[in-house]
Amino acid sequence: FKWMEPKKRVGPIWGVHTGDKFKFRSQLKMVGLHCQHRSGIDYININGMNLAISIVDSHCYSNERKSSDMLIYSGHGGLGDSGRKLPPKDQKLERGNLALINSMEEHKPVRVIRKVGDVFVYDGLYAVTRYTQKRGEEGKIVFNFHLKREPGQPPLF
Amino acid sequence: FKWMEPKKRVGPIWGVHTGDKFKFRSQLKMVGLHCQHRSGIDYININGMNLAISIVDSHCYSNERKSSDMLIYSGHGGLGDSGRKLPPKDQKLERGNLALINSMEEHKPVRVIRKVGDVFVYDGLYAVTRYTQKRGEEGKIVFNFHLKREPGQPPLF
DNA sequence: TAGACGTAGA
DNA sequence: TCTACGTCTA
Repeated sequence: FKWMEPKKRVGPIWGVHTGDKFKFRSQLKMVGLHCQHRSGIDYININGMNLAISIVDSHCYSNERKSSDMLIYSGHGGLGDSGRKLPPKDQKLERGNLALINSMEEHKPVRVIRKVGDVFVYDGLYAVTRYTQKRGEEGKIVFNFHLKREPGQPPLF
Repeated sequence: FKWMEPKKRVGPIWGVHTGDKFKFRSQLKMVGLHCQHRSGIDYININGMNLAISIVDSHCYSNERKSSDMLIYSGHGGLGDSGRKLPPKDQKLERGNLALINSMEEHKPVRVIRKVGDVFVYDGLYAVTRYTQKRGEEGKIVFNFHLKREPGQPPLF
């Protein structure tokens, strides 16, 4: 009951194409698209620096879809678990949030998986262009990462 | 990615023996031992009455092990989720708790799975002999179900 | 829609 | 140990 773990890597995954659909997060991990069991931001450590490699957009935070190739993704932290019944907290510049900033500064692509209905769809490679910090509805700090879909990939719509 | 669902049933499961070990809750479901993803009490509806069919004892509540064939199992409810950070509440006589009482009154056996270390061990069939209601450490109502292992089953120790 | 004795990674 | 954009059943 233990399979070969795919090696985490930056960029495209061999054999996975934009538009490919997955029913469970565990399948994303199996093929190496996104190796976090529940967390929305996956990253690897390269030479002591954490680089984001993939994000899952399940619309659990208040992410916005500006246009077909722009995505605003909220950082993690601050929600609590399982239906956000815990008091909200400030998000912090740590772990996945920090890794996304590093990916931006190093100009490294991030794989994007979006939850559409009840399936996860691979949306291709994006670049983190900038991030903003503001206060959410409850007055807590929320980071918004702006991602732009890299050109030359098959459109999803 | 969808397998044949085993039919829920009362009593022993064909091919599963006391002492059989399982690593994940999902495996308990696959073989039909315990079909709840996370909940500790599984039950079926027979003629409008819910009957408990299996419990998983993960020692997350304060269950006591009186002797090798006696088990005290706390009812469900009242803890909150994921590390009990929510305020405790009274347990209620509903769902699984009610089903355990019905199993007692109908003299139906309940399968017991215990978490030992990091594996789940099938412990065999038990009878619910009685239940008590008291107030736990936080002053909230907790049900304790007393279960007695049915004789004639291979000892685990 | 909410509850539930889970899981794996950091 | 704690977190975490899950997943299932009722």
